[in-house]
Amino acid sequence: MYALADCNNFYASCERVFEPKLERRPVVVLSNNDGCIIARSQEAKDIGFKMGEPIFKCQPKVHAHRVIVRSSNFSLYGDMSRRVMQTLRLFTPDVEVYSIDEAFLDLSGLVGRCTFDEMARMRATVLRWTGIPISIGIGKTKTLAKLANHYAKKHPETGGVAEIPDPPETMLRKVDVGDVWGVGRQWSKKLQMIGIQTAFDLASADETHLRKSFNIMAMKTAMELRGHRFFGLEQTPEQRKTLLRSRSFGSAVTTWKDMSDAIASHATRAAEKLRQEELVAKHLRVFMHTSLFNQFEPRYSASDGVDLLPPTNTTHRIIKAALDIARPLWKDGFRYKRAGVYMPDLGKGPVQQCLFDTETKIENDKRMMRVLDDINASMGAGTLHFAASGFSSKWKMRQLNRSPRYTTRWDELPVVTS
DNA sequence: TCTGGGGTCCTAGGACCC
DNA sequence: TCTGGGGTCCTAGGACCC
Repeated sequence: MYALADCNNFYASCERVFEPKLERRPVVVLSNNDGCIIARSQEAKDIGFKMGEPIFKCQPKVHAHRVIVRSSNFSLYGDMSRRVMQTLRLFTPDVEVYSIDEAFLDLSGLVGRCTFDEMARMRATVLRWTGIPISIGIGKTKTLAKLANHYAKKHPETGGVAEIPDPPETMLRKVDVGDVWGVGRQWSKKLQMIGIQTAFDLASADETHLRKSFNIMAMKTAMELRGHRFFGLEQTPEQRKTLLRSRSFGSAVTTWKDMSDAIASHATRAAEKLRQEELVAKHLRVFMHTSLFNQFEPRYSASDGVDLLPPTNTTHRIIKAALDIARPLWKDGFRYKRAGVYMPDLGKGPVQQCLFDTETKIENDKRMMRVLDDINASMGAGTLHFAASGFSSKWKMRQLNRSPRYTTRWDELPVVTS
């Protein structure tokens, strides 16, 4: 059996742990730049706030219901996630961390014990130790565990833990096909047109037809609903294949200086990530564009790329390549809203060297990056940085309502007053 | 005034090989 | 009149996930 443990309204729950007065109040958490709603407490969902809704469009609702609005605080959420995952691992070592707020568990190690009771105990432990409420779904396949989890969330009478019954028909009939893991908006529409409304319908559908009309994934999803296992537990993360670093600007960028600062910063962060994962980039793309939404301003979007020869993770090489790409893309007179760097082709291990790079030069680069990373690790990110990324924060994120980073900064620890 | 930031996989079509 | 039968690799676009 598999279990899926999923934190309820995770970001909103994290905010509540350290600010109990938010209990029973509607809470929404915003995306970077305080743009869209990316998490909602149950109360906020009940009022009708939608996932992904731009906050400026629902200000009246915010005021009317005295909604608590928070900027995102990923330092806090990341650390709380680590604590939840650690707690799960006490119950079985076979844990796949699937996202910041979800984990799959392989329960085959629990032989002899009642899986349902054990999962109920796990849920209570996570709540007591971290303050985060979770829901747990149990099923023979990952897709079924996901479905049971969805059911547990929708039906409070389950107490937050649900298991696929045997036979599964009753539960599968109660779940819309669009709520099945792997079925998104487009497929959901298409499936309903051919009469497939519920998870049960999908499980009963003809697999060769699904294969033909959709693709192999749709077929596997249907088979998983029937109890055929296609997706296993993946505990060692696969080597990443692409890397993207980008941000919308806090306020529109109108000068090349601000743009080049931003692109150099993204290049720096991408290079750091590469070194962390011992990867090198073979190709680098840079893009920039104006607002996708504003109808009344001139629009512009541009991108270009180069092969990196030799493939590299050295910050100054990547900054230089990125700025060389970006300079010809830049056009005066636009209000830029976003820029970033993209590395679509990553590699590991020995790389083809360039004929004209000497061994010493490469060794020197490596040593320099090691010193840079060591200093930034011990004294704080960004302590040492390249001048190309500048000193202004004009283009940086807007975050007006971020809570303290309670668990990761000595100077932001929670304070208890009587 | 104001709309996030990442990832994965699959398929079709074109370019190329013999 | 009339033009084979295999392959591979790459890319773009579209679906999906959080």
